[in-house]
Amino acid sequence: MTQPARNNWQSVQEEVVRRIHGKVWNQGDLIPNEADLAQEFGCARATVNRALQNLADAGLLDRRRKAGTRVALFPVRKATLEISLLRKEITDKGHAYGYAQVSRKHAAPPATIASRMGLEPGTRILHLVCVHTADARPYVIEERWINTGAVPAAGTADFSQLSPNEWLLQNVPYTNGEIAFSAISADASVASLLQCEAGDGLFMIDRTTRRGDQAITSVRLVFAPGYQMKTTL
Amino acid sequence: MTQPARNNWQSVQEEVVRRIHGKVWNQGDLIPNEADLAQEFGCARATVNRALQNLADAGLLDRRRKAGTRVALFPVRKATLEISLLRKEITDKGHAYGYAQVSRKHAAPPATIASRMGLEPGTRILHLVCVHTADARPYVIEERWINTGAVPAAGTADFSQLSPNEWLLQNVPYTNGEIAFSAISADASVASLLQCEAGDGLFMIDRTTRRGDQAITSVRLVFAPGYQMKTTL
DNA sequence: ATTTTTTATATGTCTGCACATATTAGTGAG
DNA sequence: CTCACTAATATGTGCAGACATATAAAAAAT
Repeated sequence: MTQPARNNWQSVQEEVVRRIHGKVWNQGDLIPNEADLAQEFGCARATVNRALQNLADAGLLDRRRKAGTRVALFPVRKATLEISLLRKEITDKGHAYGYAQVSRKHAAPPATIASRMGLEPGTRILHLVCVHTADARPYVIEERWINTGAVPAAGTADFSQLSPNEWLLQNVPYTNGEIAFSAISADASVASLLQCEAGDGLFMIDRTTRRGDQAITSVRLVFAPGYQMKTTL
Repeated sequence: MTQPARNNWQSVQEEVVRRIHGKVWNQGDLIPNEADLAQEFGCARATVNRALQNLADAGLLDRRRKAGTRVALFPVRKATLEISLLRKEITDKGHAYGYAQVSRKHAAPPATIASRMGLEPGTRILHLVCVHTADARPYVIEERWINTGAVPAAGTADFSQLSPNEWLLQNVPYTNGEIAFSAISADASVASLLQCEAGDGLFMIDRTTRRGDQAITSVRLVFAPGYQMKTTL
């Protein structure tokens, strides 16, 4: 049986996946090295490298220099979520976007937030609460702390028209951060802002962004009931 | 001013990011083509290509053949979540893993699930409810429908010891699917299984997986209160 | 003026080669 | 036997060149 030439990285990848699914290579098994596979498939080693690297990224393979490539013991799948501008997310869904600032003050954040942002306890920074609406219905509450030590301009910026979400993206690009997804039960104040019932289960995102090791902002987004964040696998 | 040589793709990427953040190239701007950048940076075009492709993947650039590369209008950040085996997730956190099957029957799924799985209305398939525990405390409820038309072996498999989550991963690799994250309020039956209060806000994952265009399974995971799914940006 | 065809161009990717680098396995000194 | 050093090896990545492919823009045909 002669192999059809697999001379592009996608077909190499397909064949490798086929062999893993077909248990030709079992989980934990060492697979042939790049040079051998390249010869078998009739392509350059770089092509095999790209295919295998892609599969390692996807979590199906584990690779280590000198040790070789093996089929992952736990095939971890990765879902990528797009974190976009709220305005864009709402208009992309075909709804009319609206925005309102609820409160703005300078205050010391709670200890958990202060430590997450690497601030001295008691440091007073900017605190904002706003609501984004879709077709005039509340869509999400944005509760945000901005490190005015790192971003002095935010202290004087006007967030009554432009959301801090958008202002920060335009003015203070971040380099890294953390994000956490969870759920809470609506309390009275949240319920009144989102026009829902107290006790409703709400989807929530906590996000802290940094520029290097300096925290820029920490935000909690609490979404209206029924909100779903979807993606493909 | 002579440029230091940027002869690897990471440093090319860094420089490009620096120029975007520094507004040397503004959002929506067309940036120089790969050949020109390669000459400027003193490296091969393939190196620039890899850097730019990586940034396009990350959502910072938009690239189109012939049209060229431009700075994305909305710099969409992407968070990647690792979807791992529940057992692994729990033991990795240092807890003792436990598993119990709550119910098992054949039934016709609700219309939303049936259509999501592409089943004829009224088709009876396998339905399972199980609980995964961490240190003997309920961690998550797994409510699963398995398409026994596509996976006959599941109809006779024993899920009293091995969770369907794990059985499927070992026996029926999937190729694609959808996943949705949301929140619900605990009702009485969920509260009793998770040993929490009715009305608690709970984090929830709905996932449907396929092999080609044939649905294999659809699962709803309802997590105990306080559960967070974290990742970096 | 509108549609179709052609052409030019930027990205996409393959090849063959080279060298870098991490890491394992073997070697040898103590 | 143990530990430090060395060599071997698989992956990681760079380069120059070539061709493939999508598509925007220009040219030609209607």
